[in-house]
Amino acid sequence: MGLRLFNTLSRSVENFVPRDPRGTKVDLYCCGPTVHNFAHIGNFRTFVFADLLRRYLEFKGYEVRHVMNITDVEDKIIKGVSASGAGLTDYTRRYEAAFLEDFRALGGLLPHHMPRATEHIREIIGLIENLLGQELAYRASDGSVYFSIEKYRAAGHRYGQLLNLNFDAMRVGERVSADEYDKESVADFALWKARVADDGAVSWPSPWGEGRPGWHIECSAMSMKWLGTSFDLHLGGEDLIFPHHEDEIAQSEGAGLQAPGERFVKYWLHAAHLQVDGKKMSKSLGNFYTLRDLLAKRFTGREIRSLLLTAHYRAPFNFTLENLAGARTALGRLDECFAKLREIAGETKAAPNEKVLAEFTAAMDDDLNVSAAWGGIFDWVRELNRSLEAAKVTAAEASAALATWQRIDQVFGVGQKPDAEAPPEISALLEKRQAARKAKDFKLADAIRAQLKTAGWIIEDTPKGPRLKRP
RNA sequence: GGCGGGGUAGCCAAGUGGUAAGGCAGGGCUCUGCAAAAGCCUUAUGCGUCGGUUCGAUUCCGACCCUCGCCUCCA
Repeated sequence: MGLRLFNTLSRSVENFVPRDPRGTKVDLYCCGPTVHNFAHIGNFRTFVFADLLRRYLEFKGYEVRHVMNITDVEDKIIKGVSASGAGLTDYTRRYEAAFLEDFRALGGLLPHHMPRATEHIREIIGLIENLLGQELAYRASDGSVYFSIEKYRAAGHRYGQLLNLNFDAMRVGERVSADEYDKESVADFALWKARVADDGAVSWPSPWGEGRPGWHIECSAMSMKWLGTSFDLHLGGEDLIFPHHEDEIAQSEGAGLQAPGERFVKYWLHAAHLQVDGKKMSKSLGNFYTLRDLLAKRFTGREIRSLLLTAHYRAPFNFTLENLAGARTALGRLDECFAKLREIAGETKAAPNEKVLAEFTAAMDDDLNVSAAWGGIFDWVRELNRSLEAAKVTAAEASAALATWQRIDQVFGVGQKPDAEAPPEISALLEKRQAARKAKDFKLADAIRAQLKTAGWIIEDTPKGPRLKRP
């Protein structure tokens, strides 16, 4: 069985068949961050999901082209820029760098291309000109350009591919901002926003006057530039389904650049929101954790990543520090097991355990069922631990298990805990304690253990002698 | 109001028309000078509620309840 994924277009799980006639190349676009602040881990859930899919596709042998845009011009950014007095680029690059640093800490593989909106103004203007030429867009008196949903539909397109839209029942217009009074219809959306005084220096020349791109158009322009006018996978958070992705489809298919019979995107995938105490984690509710908050609480990127990878991407997931601590313990079990196996394996090489990999693949093929995959892994680890306990593991078996984990971790990307080298003074204390134990001076031995614990090291006495661990 | 997800143990979370994976936490035991780690055992007659179909439903159907989200700022 091959990979199956839930496509928002059909609202059902479909067989994944790449557009590539040879079936090897896969193009993946994920709507990236708006760099106006530090991203919170709810934001990162989506990016970790995209990373997981990219890694799994690579695991399956596909050649993946992964593009994630950086939205570096937008209302909140402009507010931030004028508040900070910095230039647009100075302002956004700082948060972009922070984002990439955080993403790396979470074990994310960098996308192959990370186009910035401000560096694609020409492509954006070109696309808007195309839409104006087809009369799917219109100029407002203030110099803004809007997309006309009515004309788009009149041209035979369907608006509402990703969700059922009931135009009569929509509470449309409740939050129409004052600068959009010039729209022909409240449902229309901005392709180009004419410059207003509050924009400060943030504007670009265009055939319609100074201004800046609307939000949706940048993703259409950049995805089509880097992946072509039709591509396989487009990902994002579930809140982007409407209007962002619906509008992307409208612009991109309205522009009519696709080959006959081809769509803009074949598979749309959306990640559910992270929740905190049962509520959506969001900046506006203030109930969010940034990665930095969690690192400050001494959690690690791999622990956070592994927690994000315990739940299916389409299910809401309640984020708690308690569960994060649980993820740490669970990873610790894996670390322990593999550390023991490494001691046994030595330099022996062996091929991975195909049965374990087959089970893993079956779970992941099923719309990235990570929970089932982890279930299989922990069953396997229990078996390994039993064999280890009985001292029945050969070097070849240990090596095979390690090779298996290496393959799996190519997808999960939680890695292995780096071996901590104890500094000389710590080793000296350890030896002192061993001497005390030999002399049956357990009071002194326990005192030294307590001292080491304060210094951040935990002692485990094993038949082979004591081992030092960092908690 | 419209639309779309969810409701499975203390906390997370898979799954199936035939009697509930896995993780964390908790309890017992083994091992240990004591710990730690690891292992074994243990923790849901129950899968939101009520009906229906069926030999049998947590799984299918219907109604309802609760909850989260989207409805033009949003991962």
